Amino acid sequence: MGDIREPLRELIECGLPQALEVMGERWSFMILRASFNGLKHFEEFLSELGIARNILSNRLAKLVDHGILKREPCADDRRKIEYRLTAKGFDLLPAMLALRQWGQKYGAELVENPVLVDERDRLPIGPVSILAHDGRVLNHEDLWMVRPEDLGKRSDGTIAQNGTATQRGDLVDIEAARKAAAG
Amino acid sequence: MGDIREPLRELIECGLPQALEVMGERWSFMILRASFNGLKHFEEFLSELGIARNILSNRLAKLVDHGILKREPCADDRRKIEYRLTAKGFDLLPAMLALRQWGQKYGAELVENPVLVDERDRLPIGPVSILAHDGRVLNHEDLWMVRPEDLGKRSDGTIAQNGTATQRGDLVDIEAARKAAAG
DNA sequence: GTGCAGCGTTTCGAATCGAAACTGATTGCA
DNA sequence: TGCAATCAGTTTCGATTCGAAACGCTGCAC
Repeated sequence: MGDIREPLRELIECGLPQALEVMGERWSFMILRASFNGLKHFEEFLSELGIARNILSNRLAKLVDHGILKREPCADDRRKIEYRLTAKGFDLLPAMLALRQWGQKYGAELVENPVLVDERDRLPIGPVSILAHDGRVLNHEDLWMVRPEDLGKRSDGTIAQNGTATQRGDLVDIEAARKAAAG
Repeated sequence: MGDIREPLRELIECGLPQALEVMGERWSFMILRASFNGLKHFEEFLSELGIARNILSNRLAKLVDHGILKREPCADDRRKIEYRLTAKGFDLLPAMLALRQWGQKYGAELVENPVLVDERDRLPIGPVSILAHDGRVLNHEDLWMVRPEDLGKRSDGTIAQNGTATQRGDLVDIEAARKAAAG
């Protein structure tokens, strides 16, 4: 992963601790998976997951607190509560799938049923991947860590142009990225 | 996510529980991140992470047990032990980055320093993404769950051809996938 | 009303976590 | 050689968390 080693050695501020605050707890990811599978009610999670009642209650509350699920009383039966994924919750899908694919790759070979497919051709999805800003698939040898002020500075001395278009139609504003990173 | 809801309702066997067995525990991901950053020694992890000594000892042992890190005595100083990522450990990079990017997107805006870039142009990487077998970026509306025997059956009635080439040069063997899934 | 479904809290023993002290091998140095 | 420091743990003990079971409360059905 390049010269990733030397430039740091001090704490890196990154999003991981933030993410783990909720999702690092036992059961959080399993509840999330159940949500992605369409489960919505307390007793459904309870019987599906085999989690203790009090823990489930606690976890659901935390997931709601963190805006990953939203809790709304059921219209037709006011005893029931619906726990639904928010946009923030849906955004955890890549993380969940990456974990799941990893577990599947190295775990005991297990029968996946049902199979997650691309809706267009109904063929199994590929691996969750790290993409460059222009959509190329990167692996860990392609990754590098640089100080924010060195963004875009290539080893050959040339500098990447501002306004680079990405595959997703975004523009990479290098100057903005530098400024943001510079604090 | 399509008709993902109805076909199941029973436990889905997937890789997630396997993955969470190790990586679901507190500190595992933080240790992994430190490993990606090049930390190798017990006392380095200890001072970098602020984890308790006994817990670190326990987590490192588990990560080694599960083949994510390998433990080898240092040649030049036999008091020291080196903990290094294995291939299996490196394969957790997409999961770790996905989590991290999620935390960053929704956490307090924090200064990322250093920044993870594509080595080729030294521009920040894009989001970790779910790809179709042919490399298209998928989001959750594009995902569907089907029974293994329905793999490749499109909603228009046509059937995907066997031997579909993917962007990564793999071939999708639909029949093999069906058989494997059928157990 | 009675009975039951759904969601959550309380209680209590077991497992885990965290801080600090302790061990034991190895190293650098006088 | 003697001695202090370093490194990687282990042990101990109080605090937190987990899990199973029992209990409580509200709303539905009859």
